[in-house]
Amino acid sequence: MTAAQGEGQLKYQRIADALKAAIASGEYGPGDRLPGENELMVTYQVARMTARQALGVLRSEGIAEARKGAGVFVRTFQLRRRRGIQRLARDRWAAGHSVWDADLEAGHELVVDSLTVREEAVSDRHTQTLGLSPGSRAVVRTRRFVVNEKPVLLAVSHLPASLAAGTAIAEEDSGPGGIYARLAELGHGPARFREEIRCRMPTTAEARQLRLSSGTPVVLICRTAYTAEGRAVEVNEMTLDASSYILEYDFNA
Amino acid sequence: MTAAQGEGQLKYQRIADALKAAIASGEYGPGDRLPGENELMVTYQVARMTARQALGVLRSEGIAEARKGAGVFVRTFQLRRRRGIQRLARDRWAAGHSVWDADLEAGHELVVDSLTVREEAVSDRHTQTLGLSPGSRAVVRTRRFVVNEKPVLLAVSHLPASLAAGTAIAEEDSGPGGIYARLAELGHGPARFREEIRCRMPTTAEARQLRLSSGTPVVLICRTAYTAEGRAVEVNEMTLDASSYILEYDFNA
DNA sequence: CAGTGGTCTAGACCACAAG
DNA sequence: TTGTGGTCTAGACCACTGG
Repeated sequence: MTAAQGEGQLKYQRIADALKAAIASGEYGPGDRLPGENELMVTYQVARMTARQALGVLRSEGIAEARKGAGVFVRTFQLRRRRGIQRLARDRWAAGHSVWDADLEAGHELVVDSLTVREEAVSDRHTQTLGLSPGSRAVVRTRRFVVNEKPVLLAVSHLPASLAAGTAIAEEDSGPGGIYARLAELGHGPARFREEIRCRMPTTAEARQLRLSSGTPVVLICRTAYTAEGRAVEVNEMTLDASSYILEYDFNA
Repeated sequence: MTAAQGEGQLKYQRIADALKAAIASGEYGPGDRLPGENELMVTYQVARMTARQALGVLRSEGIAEARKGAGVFVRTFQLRRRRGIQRLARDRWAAGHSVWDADLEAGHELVVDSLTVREEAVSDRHTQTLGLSPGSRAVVRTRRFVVNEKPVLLAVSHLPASLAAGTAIAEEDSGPGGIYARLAELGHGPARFREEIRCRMPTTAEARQLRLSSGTPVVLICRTAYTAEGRAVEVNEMTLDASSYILEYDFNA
């Protein structure tokens, strides 16, 4: 016998299933160390690459994560709730609260880790949504948010330079209530939002920036802010660690 | 030399990057066949497992998909837009329209593939959200939706048996406007909804039911319907092929 | 230091798909 | 029938982690 298990069960799949069952039964809890490659080789009498492939199943399903030199561990999840609609209520930012305060949770504060503001030519993808002419410029605010040192979210916000350049929006500290409060002061306060949500596996760059362990997808939220007149004044593209977030939308029938 | 690339670049990573670059440059378009394991072995002078690992990177990122006996191909995506809020407007189901009609797109119709209705003891997870006492029963409607033969969505809906048993809700065909119209006729029409969205890699069962290629996450939407009095009358748990969907939420500031 | 996972090689047989 | 990817073996050196 080499391949072809006859039993209709692949070796690595059998091992993976056994490990999953042991986790489901509580034999291994979050953070616990699983049997390593060497141990699986002995107990199941398989080659290294087979034991490895079994553990690979758990990793690619996001159930386990490997730490080099240490072992393979059951992953721990700490979900963060993001209230999609309440967080953007006019009352909030008009009163000087940050939109991000809605994500506050005791002991797990959301903190800006890095922030850059620059002005650049608007990308093709945004010219249409922002209703700009090609070649015009945009103010771009890039931020990374961390919780307990762990990065969980990247946000890149685009605004027409014709609106934002020279205002507090183009400053690192955009002031109380953030850019929405500033836009309102300029007579372009957002009245309506659209959030588009997609989900996929991360690029290697995203995995690095968010320090994602393999088997963790990213959630992409693209939010467009519109004035009451229907003009798009901001496009905010966010990239979230999917294992850190649960998104919530409340609305009426 | 065996491992340890000196160059700071792993072999498989170098190959994977080259393939990604070729795809990004348009050299390989959606549906095109990529160089296979054998070809990579020759052009990069590596062992089979190394070429394989390189292709594994693209697969796990959802960029490519392998077809046994045929080759490795650049994946094609066909996104479907799901309007989270408009689809549930009372006007719609009160007028006899199905909630799912909102997902209509020319030539890519959403069709129910399989449907079962059963009554069972309510699961622990739902007793609280539905405000039921432990041990009480629920009507459970399970459906699978396909687009052009391809399954894209699983939906499992739970309703208190005390409300739904013996009504059209417990029938396979719940009638015009669906279960929300029926609930309204019973004096428990939904007035408010909450959708919770999570994203993760699929279980093997989910991957099989949705025929997911590896590197494709699933989106979990858990929708709870509340009456005007605040009573939860339905919990609907949906599992979506993430590569088939873009979720949209429109709302006011 | 011993043990871990990460990478790599050089073979092998199999099931499947396409020409 | 030929070539493909899927699985498997039995070795190897490396970087990293932990005690």
